[in-house]
Amino acid sequence: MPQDRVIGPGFHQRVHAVVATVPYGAVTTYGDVAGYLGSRTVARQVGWALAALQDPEIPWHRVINASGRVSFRSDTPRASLQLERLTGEGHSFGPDGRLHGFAALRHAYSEQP
DNA sequence: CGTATGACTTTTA
DNA sequence: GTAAAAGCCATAC
Repeated sequence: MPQDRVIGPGFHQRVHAVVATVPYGAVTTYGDVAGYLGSRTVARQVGWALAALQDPEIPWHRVINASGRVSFRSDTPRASLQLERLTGEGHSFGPDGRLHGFAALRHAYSEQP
């Protein structure tokens, strides 16, 4: 079972920091976060890290997949929570669950090694 | 140390 | 536009 503590292994904290930098009203993708951390190949690990963190102070709901949709199934409580939070921030979703204006709302990270 | 899993992405059809 | 397969890497056991 996952251990507690916010400051676990390096990867978790890195994801934590990156997601925390996403401003209100903006969104990002796993690939973007992963790319910011170093390689886009770690996109899965980003999601894994968020799932393991479960930190209420982390705006994980602003992180969606490259398709502009929530990665969870439509009947999962997490998906409902994410959609609910995003909607609360003024976002809107299409009939397919796609975020409206996703490309424009996507947060652009700085070129930081 | 090897195997299994996963909140993904990209390419090809 | 969707569907299927391959790739990649961290964590768990």
